[in-house]
Amino acid sequence: MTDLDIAEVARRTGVPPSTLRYYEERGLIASTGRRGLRRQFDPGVLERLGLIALGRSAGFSIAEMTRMFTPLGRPEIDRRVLAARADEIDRTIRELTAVRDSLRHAAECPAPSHLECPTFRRLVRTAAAGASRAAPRPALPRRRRAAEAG
Amino acid sequence: MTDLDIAEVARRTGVPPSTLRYYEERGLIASTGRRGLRRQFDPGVLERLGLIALGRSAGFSIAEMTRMFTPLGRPEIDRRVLAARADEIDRTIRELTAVRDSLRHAAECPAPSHLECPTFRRLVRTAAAGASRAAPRPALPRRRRAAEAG
DNA sequence: GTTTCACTTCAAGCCGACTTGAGGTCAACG
DNA sequence: CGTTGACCTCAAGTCGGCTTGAAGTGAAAC
Repeated sequence: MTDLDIAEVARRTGVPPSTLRYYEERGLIASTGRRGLRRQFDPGVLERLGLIALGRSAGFSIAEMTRMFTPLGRPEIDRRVLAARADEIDRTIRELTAVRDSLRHAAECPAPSHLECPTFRRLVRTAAAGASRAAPRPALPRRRRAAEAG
Repeated sequence: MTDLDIAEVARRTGVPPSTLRYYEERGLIASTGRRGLRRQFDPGVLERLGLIALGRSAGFSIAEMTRMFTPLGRPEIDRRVLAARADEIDRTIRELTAVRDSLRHAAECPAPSHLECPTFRRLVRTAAAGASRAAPRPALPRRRRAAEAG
């Protein structure tokens, strides 16, 4: 048997065992069995975890990915869903570009206080409008501590 | 007095009263007083809330913004902090661009299953590497229900 | 055969940014 | 002067994605 121990999977992917157990519990990955207590995984889980990482980066929730992945491990994903998410990411990129530009402007603007700068005031008003018009969401992810990967 | 009632501020900004109270509690905004029970705000709070919206979009936490804003309402923000955040957003944009391209590819790739497509496999491996190398963070914000703004 | 110790389960905790609910108050309207 | 109802406070709840802690187990090393 070429199966991998959970510790080995963790080591090779950088995904902590607790997360692997959590993913299994949520139905995102499946273990092939146990050696004693320890979960064993098919090596294909490595690629699957890569896919999951990609999905997470794309903003899919665990629940969504569970739905997208068929039970048998072959993700037969609706291509329209992917295209729609790509479009959504495009929109986010545009928003972030605007925010970045605001920040750069604020960083470089010579006005003594930012609020005295007409350009910045306009940018702020735009942000406010966007915030109330669309959704009160943080356009950027929470920043976390980096995980030291193996 | 030209002060605005909390309800008026909520109406004009789309920020719910509960959030305004929360912001005040966290020291992000200050009310000028009360009319009876009701908080009154200087009209300047509108611009400040715009600034807060911009900051949130830029990924600053409430705590960070509280630190950035001086007590007197004039955000005297360290320009290096802004520039650094702009750079960080730039990095996020590049990540998201890669993810978006992966999704588009997956949406258009004719391979019967995505994992049979070499290009996609490569992209997935990249995502996995990125995920373990940097931080296991969702590169995209949680999507929430939109707030119907006034 | 005993110890070791990484794994196991299960429930609970954490984080951030708010929201919600219960119970209270007070300006204004009639 | 009484009712109304939007505000108030404070504590607790929500959401997602995990992590953590206590208590248990079993394969492997000695």
